[in-house]
Amino acid sequence: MKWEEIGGQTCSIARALSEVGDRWTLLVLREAFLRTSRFGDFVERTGAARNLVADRLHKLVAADVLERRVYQEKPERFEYRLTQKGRDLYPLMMALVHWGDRWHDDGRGKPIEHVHRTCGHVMHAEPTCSECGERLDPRQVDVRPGPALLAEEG
Amino acid sequence: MKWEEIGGQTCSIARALSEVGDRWTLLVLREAFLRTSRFGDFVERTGAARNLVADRLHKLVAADVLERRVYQEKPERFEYRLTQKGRDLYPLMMALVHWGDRWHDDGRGKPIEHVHRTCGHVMHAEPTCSECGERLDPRQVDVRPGPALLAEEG
DNA sequence: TGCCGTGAGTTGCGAAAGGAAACCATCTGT
DNA sequence: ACAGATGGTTTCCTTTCGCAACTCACGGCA
Repeated sequence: MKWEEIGGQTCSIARALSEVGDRWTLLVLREAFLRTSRFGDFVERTGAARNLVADRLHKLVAADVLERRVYQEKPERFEYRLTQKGRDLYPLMMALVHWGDRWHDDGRGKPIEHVHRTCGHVMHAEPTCSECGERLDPRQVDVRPGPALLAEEG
Repeated sequence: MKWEEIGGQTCSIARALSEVGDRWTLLVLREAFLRTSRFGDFVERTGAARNLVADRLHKLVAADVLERRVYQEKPERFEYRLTQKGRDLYPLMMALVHWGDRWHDDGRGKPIEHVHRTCGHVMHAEPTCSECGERLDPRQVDVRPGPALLAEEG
């Protein structure tokens, strides 16, 4: 099976991965969240080849995760900004950071820290139940087919 | 820059991606969270080629995200199970699902639903501050260099 | 007027990774 | 003896990477 077909599955993870499940794509998004906006900066800070950065930026724009805007005419210069769809990847990024912090600590502590301005503490993202607010324990969560899967089977 | 070098960056996202940032790897992990444990099932349910599944499973075992156990002798049969490190990817998976649900709905609703047994509702993961419990708003979070980055620069 | 520098890409080519199918090995059931 | 299940490995071909070089449009400047 090829990657173009993956997005066609009735599975939100597969669909999400078909748009942002690529290694360079995720590094580009890391930079976007750190306010990088210009082509050259993406190349420099991700370490990816220029053609790959160009390709990933264009795909992200096509997917409406980033938008490309002119920030200067003559000569035309562009910037790439997160859209709402892109900003919604924040929980994903925070989850990646936290997992990396926890399992890839080389003994020197965290590479970066997140400070919650509201409470003033160094924090990480803690997933909770959207309905009752309790901290999520995977063992307390049942998975069952949703409308889309049921429609498909029946 | 090659992918092997990425993990060496002083960046938790880069380090995380070096282990689980691959497309097939993430689909394999999706299955692991859905209790898939056998080689043939991974092949069938991810749709990946057998050689790729074999490669990804071995890498995940080497990274201590999965463990390979004999569940039957004569003939020897193996199962792949999430380790604690693997189970800790739960927030990442929930973030992927939720993003996919929100932005890739084809009008037929969610492919799968998560039910919180504790409160009985269909839910999704909501990231909150680990310190004060408030719902996370990216604009309320400051990013600053952590110990590892400071040690590197100074 | 020519020349340099900057930003944003595009092109070309050898090397690495991916994808499909065939093949192998071990054991069980009939 | 032979088919079927399980868990891979090998082979071969195509696609994608990774790197360097090149283009293009302009602005400054001497």
